[in-house]
Amino acid sequence: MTDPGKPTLLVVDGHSLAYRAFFALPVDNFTTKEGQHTNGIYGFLSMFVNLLKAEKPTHLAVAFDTSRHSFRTDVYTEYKANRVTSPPEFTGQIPLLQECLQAMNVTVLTKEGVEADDILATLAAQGAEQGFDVLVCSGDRDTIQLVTDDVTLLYPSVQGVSQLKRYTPDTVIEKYGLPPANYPDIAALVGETSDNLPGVPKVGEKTAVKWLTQWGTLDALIANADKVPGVVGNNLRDHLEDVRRNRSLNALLRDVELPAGPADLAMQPIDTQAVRDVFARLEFKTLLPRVLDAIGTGPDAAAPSGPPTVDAPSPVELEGPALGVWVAGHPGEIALTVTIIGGLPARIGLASADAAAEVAWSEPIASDLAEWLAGPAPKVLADAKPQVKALRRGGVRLGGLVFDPVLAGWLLRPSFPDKGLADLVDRYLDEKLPEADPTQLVPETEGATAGQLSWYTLRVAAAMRAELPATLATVLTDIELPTLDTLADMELAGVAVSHVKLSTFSVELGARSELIAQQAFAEIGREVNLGSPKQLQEVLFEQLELPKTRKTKTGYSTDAAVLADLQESHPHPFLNLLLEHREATKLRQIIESLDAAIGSDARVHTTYVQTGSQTGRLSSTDPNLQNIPIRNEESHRIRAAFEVGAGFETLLTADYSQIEMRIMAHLSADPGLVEAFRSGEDLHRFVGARVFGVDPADVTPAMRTKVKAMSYGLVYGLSAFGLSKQLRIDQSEAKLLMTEYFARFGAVRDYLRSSVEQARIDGYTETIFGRRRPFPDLASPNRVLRENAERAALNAPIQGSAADIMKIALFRIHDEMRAEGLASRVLLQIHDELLVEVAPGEWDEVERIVRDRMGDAAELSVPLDVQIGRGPNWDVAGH
DNA sequence: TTGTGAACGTA
DNA sequence: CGTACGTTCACAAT
Repeated sequence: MTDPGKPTLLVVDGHSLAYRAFFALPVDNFTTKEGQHTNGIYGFLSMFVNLLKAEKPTHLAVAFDTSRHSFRTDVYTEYKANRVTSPPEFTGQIPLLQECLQAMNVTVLTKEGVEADDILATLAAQGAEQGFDVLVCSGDRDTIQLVTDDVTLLYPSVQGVSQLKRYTPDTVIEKYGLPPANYPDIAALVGETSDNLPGVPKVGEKTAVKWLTQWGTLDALIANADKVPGVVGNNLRDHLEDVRRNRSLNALLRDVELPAGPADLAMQPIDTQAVRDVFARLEFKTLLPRVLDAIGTGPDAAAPSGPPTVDAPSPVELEGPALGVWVAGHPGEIALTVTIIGGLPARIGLASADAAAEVAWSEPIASDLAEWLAGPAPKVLADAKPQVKALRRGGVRLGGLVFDPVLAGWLLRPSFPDKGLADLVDRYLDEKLPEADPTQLVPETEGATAGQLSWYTLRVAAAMRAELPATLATVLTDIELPTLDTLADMELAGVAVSHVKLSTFSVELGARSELIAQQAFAEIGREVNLGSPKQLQEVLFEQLELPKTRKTKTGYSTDAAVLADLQESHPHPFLNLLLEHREATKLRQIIESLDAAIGSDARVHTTYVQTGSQTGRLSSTDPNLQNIPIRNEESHRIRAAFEVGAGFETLLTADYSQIEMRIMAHLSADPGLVEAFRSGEDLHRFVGARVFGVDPADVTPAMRTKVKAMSYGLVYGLSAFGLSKQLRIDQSEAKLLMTEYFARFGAVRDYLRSSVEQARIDGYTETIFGRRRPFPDLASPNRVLRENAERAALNAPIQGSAADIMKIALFRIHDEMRAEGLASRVLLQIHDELLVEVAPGEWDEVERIVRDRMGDAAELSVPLDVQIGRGPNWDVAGH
């Protein structure tokens, strides 16, 4: 056991242990949704955490090999040459493992030209010298030579990584009959097949130990080789060179120059936020508490993290006219926090760089407060939209919003948006936002007040602006902030939905689905839960003995595409009934939730999540109004329930036609595609004519369908396989279609290729307006992961540019209608469509604004075509 | 009670 | 083996 008085240095060979873990854990259970394998990482970390808990080291480092190349391969090219190259599924995990360790603030050491074990040997020697108890953890037997009274080896047993065997001088002597320092002599004689180092034939451990005991040292044995009797003696004499070479190669270096010595390796508290991020990415759910526990109990756990925290200034309470004085005394940017109770402002906290203030909200609002809020004085709010809405409900329209750290954080890292101020304080200031314990009715720890939150907001904003590239700052200022303001108005406005229409339809659908269910039960002679994929599998594949379909994680798929395929190959009435039942219940479900969302004002107010996508699109929740059905007959009745509200004249819908293909035409500058859009001809007819070499008038519906699928597929990175599946045609025919398509529109393919290549170089994609999306996986050795990233990277600039254009059009329409004093208002945005509520007498003006602002939102090399519809409800207004 | 996967709605 | 989302239900884990 280690001496409690001495510091303990633990040094670990990351490569060899992760490699063992890689083979010990089933890959199936350790693959992310994206396809990244994580078994080696998980296994290593799991063992590592146990090790830390058990050994409680005070100092710590993990070493990795840099490559297969080292000074040993320079000396002896055959060194380890027999090893199969590690599978790419493994090597791809190493950088991620190192990322985990860095997030855990564990020193990771690598050195060109030497192996991890040489680093271990050097640190072990230095550590012992400097009075540490040293623990070496490695899966390489050569490290046995490091064992001394001060150095203990922890070696994974054959059973698995979780079992570590302790090697002290005594255990080594017990096992090998010689002290640890002699182990390399034994190994040199016996040879090491795993390192491709042949030894003396017929000599095993027994003989080697006997010889070494007799002669004392390997040198003495070699010097007296002619005295060794028997066949093995002859073998020894024939292989002296091999033995010398083996001995020189299996000696670990103890004088590697390293950036850190043992004393520099004191355990550090972990970067919780960083660990959380990387674990989230790797989909490790149970590991975080274990890591926190293991490192949290370390001796340095109490050490302060990050720079010393400056206490937030105590806010002064302002009343009435005092606010004007305070604001005048603190020119420059002010951060603002509106606490909200029941949708209305309750308190307002303000902060400048060195002072904070708070003011209670009371009606009527003090005029200087209202004036300042509405005025152009620059303000910073974290997650501004709900606060802007509350103020608006309270009668104040906030002006001068210049920065929102939550939006900025999303622009920087769209894949992991920080949810709120607390996350941002953690990430960008490396401090903890004081938070009240939400589980306590009367919290023991005081949460930050509105004024203090503002103070943090201002500091976070300053830290983030330093990191925000100019292009993203422009996106924030010119697109996102104006959009935020518009979205606040749209959410407040809501959309009128007819409860009567919905509820009658719901009752109908309920009766219909019940009828269908009974028919379905009659077909199979029993009642099952048609909504349970598990029970359905039993019915389909066991009772009805239909052929097994596409595999899912939990069994076999029963989705609509599969059922349709089954119906074609093995017709059975149950299949169609099931599909009809699914359709009816799904529709009913949508209607029910929509109905439940109708507020006391007879309108539905969605919430747009501005940070809800990785491409720049909005998302919509509570309820999601961006996925209201439209494709089948019944769904028109749902859309018909979205009506023009009281006091308004009609609804207007406006949508961009083929905006993504137009962006493709613009970005690729493909002459054919550009001409297609400039000609004003129907796109798919035009493309079909080119691809099939016929007159536009002679393009058949089948031809049009094919090129349409192809065109849309392009934007998503479609393969010949996918195309053939969608069109239900031969894969060879799909391939031919693609060839023909690209023969006519080659610049499109060139653009798509070069755009992905550029992203591989830059590490991110960019939209026309400079919005970025990082793609680290484009460089991944994991093929599934890399190809997924390639398709997403291909799509991101196109979908993202479309989103940018729609946002610009949206807030310009909103702003212009307000500037013109119109009562009409935008209600919904559905990616490429807007729904506008038009006030009496304003149709012409509104139509002009919508058409113009959508049409000129971006200067592309092709026109932006806008389709407008009009009607008393969404179904009629849509087309 | 909470989390996850399958399924399915939209652009 | 086609991008981007959110919601619902059943089911398992807690």
